[in-house]
This record gives sequence, structure tokens and C-alpha cells, in this order.
Amino acid sequence: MSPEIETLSLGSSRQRDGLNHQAIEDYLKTIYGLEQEESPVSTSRIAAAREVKPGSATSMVQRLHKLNLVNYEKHYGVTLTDAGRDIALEVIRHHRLVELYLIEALGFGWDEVHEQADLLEHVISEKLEERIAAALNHPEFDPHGDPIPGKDGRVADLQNLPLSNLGPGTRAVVSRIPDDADGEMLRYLGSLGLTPGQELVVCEVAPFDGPLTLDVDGAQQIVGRRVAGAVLVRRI
Amino acid sequence: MSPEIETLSLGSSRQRDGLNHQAIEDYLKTIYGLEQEESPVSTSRIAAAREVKPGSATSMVQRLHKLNLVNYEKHYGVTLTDAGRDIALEVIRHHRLVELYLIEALGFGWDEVHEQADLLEHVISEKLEERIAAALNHPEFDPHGDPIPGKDGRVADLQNLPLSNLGPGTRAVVSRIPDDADGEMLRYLGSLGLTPGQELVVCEVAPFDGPLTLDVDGAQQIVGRRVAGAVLVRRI
DNA sequence: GCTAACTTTTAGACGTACCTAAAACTGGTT
DNA sequence: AACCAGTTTTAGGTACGTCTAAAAGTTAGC
Repeated sequence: MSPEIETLSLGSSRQRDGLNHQAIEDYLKTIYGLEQEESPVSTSRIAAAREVKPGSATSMVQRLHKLNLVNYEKHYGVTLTDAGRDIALEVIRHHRLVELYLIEALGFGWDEVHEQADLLEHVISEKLEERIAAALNHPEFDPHGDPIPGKDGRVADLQNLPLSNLGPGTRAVVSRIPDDADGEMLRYLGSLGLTPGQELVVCEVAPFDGPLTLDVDGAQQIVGRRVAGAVLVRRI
Repeated sequence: MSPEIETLSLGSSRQRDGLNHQAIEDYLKTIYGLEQEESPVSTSRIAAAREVKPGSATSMVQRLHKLNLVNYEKHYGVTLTDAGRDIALEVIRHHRLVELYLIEALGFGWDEVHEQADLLEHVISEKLEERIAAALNHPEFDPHGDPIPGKDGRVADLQNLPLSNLGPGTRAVVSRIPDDADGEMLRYLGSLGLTPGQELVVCEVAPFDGPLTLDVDGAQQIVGRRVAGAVLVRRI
């Protein structure tokens, strides 16, 4: 009799075995996000993202490795296994469905749902997930413009790039705002009209990391580089 | 700098200090329920209700005592302090609001929401609680007939008694079905028409713990003592 | 190719929440 | 009053997820 199951199965294990795998789910979600930027992922990047000390991240990674949820080689880096990615995608699916539900059904603002969704994502049963998805008419994108992974694990791909990468004269549509941006930033973007789906034209790009001048629905808006880096767009 | 706050404040401490107090909340909720039956509460009753070993309950009670959430004297028993009761009532409020919401807003059956609510009750922010309560029009009772504690800590009182305590000829209305009854029992009661709000008349009570014969909406129903003990009613 | 600076891992510790097993206490009987 | 049965507490151990501090490994400059 092994003291711990060898490979965690997807999702409902949480309900079935009565164990709380919140920390595991959070690490897998973090690693998934970091792999999008650069793979393999170093333990120090994980530690920074999770706001824990490097040693804590290392020991958690070793645990995930024993559970066959990540591939791990000392001093080299971490990648998700298929099993690990499945769990990460399910948690992300829960997160984004919940965010959208809080906004659509309960009237929350799009800048105030992230923290609540971080808590709820771990305690959503398969059945509740299904009911929420149905109530929202099986959406493909969450309110931040992030794609919601399907139950088959497929994620719509967008070729997003940061607004700060565009040259003058480019037309684009705001595709997503990373949902870990702070609330003040989100409200500021909202006041500029920069919400997912909004079209814009880049008018000017000042040199030396200077501000961008945008045309948003006919209004001229000037934003700094840091803000422009936080807004992801698709060229149109 | 003390390593732990002295008295937990109500509710939003969960959000404020970032700690997970799920176990504490579960124990307080359990103790609250047991105090309704008999006070003070022995550690062994707590252990049985929480399905842990007696020693585990004792050590948790000692921790709750240090946090000023319960009064505790060795070998005598446990009662909630005001601070402890405040937390217990808030968790119960969350639980019952969530149960009702799952049924009313998301189409769940009343026999399948208890476990999901046990998970959700610990991760509902003040704001979400308020939105859910508003969406339900600030209800006073949950679908099992249990009263939902108000934010002021007041609980509607019902003088419920078990159906098994009634004598022949008594008229009564089903007030609540304890929501920790198993799903099969809940479905069985549903099939007999014994749902909260239903009126009934006790026709016969067989001796030696024999079955009760009921008139439910003109239909004769015969139920055993164990089932009758699980149904709480109010005399009318 | 050596060394300094940095990253990563290891080692040992702590608090939570559980366990098992043994000790201590309680209440009722003789 | 002493014992017995049952309850309750204590003592010591485990897994998780974090920490700090020290050791080991990697990379880059010279």
C-alpha cells in the first residue's frame, strides 16, 4: 500500500480522496503561466511568482516531481508533464469561468474578481463547473480577454503582443489584460477605454521609451511604456 | 510581535491575514451545532462529529481556547465564546446562502448541494456573501428549512422537534431536514413528499419503535423510526 | 582556467492538523 | 474506600508547506 497515489488524476481527485491539494494546484498553475513566457522554468522564477523563498519552491518542485506532475532536473529547470498540465488547465478553467460568472451574474467589476476567483478555483466540483459554464453559454474568453481552456484541454491561441511593441500607424484590438495586474492599473485602463475588444490606432511612439499616443474611439489617449506593456493586443 | 493574533476577528480575517483557518472554522461550526443539542460539549462528541480521533479533538480545542474562541475546562466540556460564536454563525450563514444559491440560481437539487457548500463556505468574501444574499432577496431560511443567521448574528428560532416524537393525531408541518443527512435519505424523503413546508398528520404510531403512519397531502405514508427521527417538524 | 557573483539545493526547524498508544481522570459499584 | 469501565488528556510521531542559513553548483570576467 503506497502512502500517496502515484499520479494525481484530473480534478475530481480533490473531491474523491478528501485531500486538499490547493498548494499543488497553485504551483502547477504558476508553472503553466511561466512556461508560456519561457520553458523550462527555473525554481527561482517559481519562487518569485508564488512569493515564497527559493528553497520552498525547490522542495515543492521535488514533491511535484515525485507525483509525476513535472519533469525536473537539478539546476536545469522544470516543465509540466501531461498530467500536470491537465490539472493546471482545469484550475485555470475554473478561475476564468468564476471570474466571468462573478461579473456577468453577480455584478462585480472586472477589476475586483481576481482574488475571489483565486480562492474559489480550488473548490469547484465538476458539476458546478459545468453549471457555471452552461449559465454563461460556454464562453471561450474571460473578461480579461484570456482564453478559457476547454474540458479537452484545448486553449484558443491568439498571438497576442504587448501594445508597447506596435509601431505608429498600426491598428489593433485589445485582446487581453493580464489578470494579475493590480486593481488600480485595471481601473486606469478602464478609464482610458482600454478594455478587451476595444479597437485602437497607434498614432505616435515617442523615442527613448517615451509614451504612445493612441486613438481610442476617436479620443486621443497618451499612455506610458509600462502601461502599454501591460496591454496585450492583436493586429487588425 | 506575537506569533499569532490573540483573538480572531470575524470573517474577513481570512482575507486580511492571508491564513487559511478552514479547520478552525469547521470546529467552531461543529461545536455550535452540538451546543444546540447539549451544552457544554464534550471533546468526544466533537471528535465523533468531525470524524477524527478523540486526541485530535482535544488538541484542537486547546488551540481554540488559546485563541479565546471557546471556553474550556479539562474533563468538563467546551462552550463557544462570543468571538467563537460570531465566526461559527458567519460560516453557517455562508453555507446556507450558498446552498440556496446553488439551488435557486444554478438548478442543483436540494440533495446535492451540501458537500459543495461545505467547501465554498470558507472562501466567500464579505462582498460575495452580500451579492449572493441580495441575489436571493435576503432569505431567512435555506432549502433544508434551516434558518440563515443574519449579519447581526440573530438566528430565527423554530422549536423544531423530531417527527418521531409526535403522538397519533398530531398535525405538523415539516420545518427542516438536517442537511448532513445522506443524499439517499434526502431523495427518499423527497419521494414521500416530506420536504420543508409540507403539512402532515400522524395517523398511527406502532409500539416498540415501530413505524409511523402519516397522512401527507391525502396519501398514506409509512416511515420507520430512524427516518422519522431525521425529519424535524413544528406542531400546528 | 581561476575566481567572484549568482543561482540552486540541502539541512534543519517550525506550526498546523492529524494519528496511535499510554497515562490520568471520572463516576458508579461493591 | 477501592476498583472497574469508560472518557479524556498527554506524549510522541507523521506529512505538509513554509522558513533560515549554509553548502554546492553554475556562469562570466579576467
